[in-house]
Amino acid sequence: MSATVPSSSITPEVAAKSNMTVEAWAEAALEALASGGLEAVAVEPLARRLGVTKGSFYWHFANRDALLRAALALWERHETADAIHGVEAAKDPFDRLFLLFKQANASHKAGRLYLSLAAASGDPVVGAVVRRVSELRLTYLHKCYIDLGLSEHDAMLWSTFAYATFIGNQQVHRDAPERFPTGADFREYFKLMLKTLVLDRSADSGTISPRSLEA
Amino acid sequence: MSATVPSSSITPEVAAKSNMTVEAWAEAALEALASGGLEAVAVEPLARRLGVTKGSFYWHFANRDALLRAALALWERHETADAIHGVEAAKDPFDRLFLLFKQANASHKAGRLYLSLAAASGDPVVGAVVRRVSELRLTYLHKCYIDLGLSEHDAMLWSTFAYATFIGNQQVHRDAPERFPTGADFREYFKLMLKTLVLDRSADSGTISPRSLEA
DNA sequence: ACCTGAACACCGTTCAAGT
DNA sequence: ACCTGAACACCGTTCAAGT
Repeated sequence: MSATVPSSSITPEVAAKSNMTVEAWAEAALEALASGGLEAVAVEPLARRLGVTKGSFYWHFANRDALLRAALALWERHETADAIHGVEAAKDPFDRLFLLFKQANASHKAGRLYLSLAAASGDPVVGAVVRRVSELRLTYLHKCYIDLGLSEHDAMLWSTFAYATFIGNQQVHRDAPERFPTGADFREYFKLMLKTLVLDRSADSGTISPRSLEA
Repeated sequence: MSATVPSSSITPEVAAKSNMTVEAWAEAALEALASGGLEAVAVEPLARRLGVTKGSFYWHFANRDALLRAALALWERHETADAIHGVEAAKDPFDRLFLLFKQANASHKAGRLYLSLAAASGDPVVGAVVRRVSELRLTYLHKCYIDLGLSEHDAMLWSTFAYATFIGNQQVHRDAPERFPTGADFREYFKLMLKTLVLDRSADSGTISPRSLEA
């Protein structure tokens, strides 16, 4: 509890005024990123929102880019952790793919953040992180298709197809919200994708029964 | 040829110094948009590049937003024209879908521009245009699936699936370039998508032969 | 009609000075 | 060690003045 308390403070209550930390700035930047995009990661507005001057910022960071880098590191940890979270627990390769599909279509906040960042992948700093996250996800998907019984080559084709569909769904959901299926339509849409991208694949290897379709 | 020549100019050559036009600014803005994203649409840098002062800009436009609006109008015309261009010439519904698929996977520059703009769809001005373009494309795709013989409902499901895949491909191509199939792999990937999203659908209606797969 | 030039506000960055 | 406050550069916007 006393981690950030200045050792020279006389009364304990003064410690409550707690100095800024790199983490606090990074989290604020990530929130700004999610709601307002890259350009919302602005030092002065963030400083105002946090109740300090921008001079304070430059004590913790070299510049705006360093703040971005810290926020991106946070995001990368989230994405790579979430992507594998719980999925590895399932031992059946079909179940793992099913969970990945569910996850990809569930979190619209995470999806928006990804799109915001992917959008700014022209920026070399952002681009590097986005590429790392994308490739990690594709690698994992590829592995799942291999476990399902596909050849290296077929797994490459279908994992790319599936991933493109995931990402595209988030985009369509954002850019044509009127047209994106909801409610019962969405459940049917989800089944259709699952059948096309997973069930009909496991049928190729002839070992998996289509039981999870009703979950 | 004398449209923008000041009537009071004494020597004809002076006209060559040609005043700025709304169109010239809009095209410059669109170029900046394609290469540097939304934030590259900046008045002062554009003015420098065009060899005028920013004061000139504010004669033609109320503000930066108006410039963006003009650039977006240009883009919208391109996208809606290109989307239908040549496709309507084909009378066979399968051929139309085939052409749309080919088109969607061909122009990476157009794809990048779309992603740049879709990225900035948090901005109300950009968002409105992106949504119009997205919904027009989905409406057209939907119509194609109807013509292929699908029910209204099935056409909704499959056109969404297909469009999500289009958009997602562009994103994967940009965000995981190492992983996106090229050459012979890409041709195979393309066939796989075409078979899944179109051929197997027309088989449902039982009227179309899979001849174009070898094109 | 169209453009320049000076002015002001806002944000990024620096740095000397405070505690 | 951490923060403030003033300074400067850059870009958006305005507007009086030029041609």
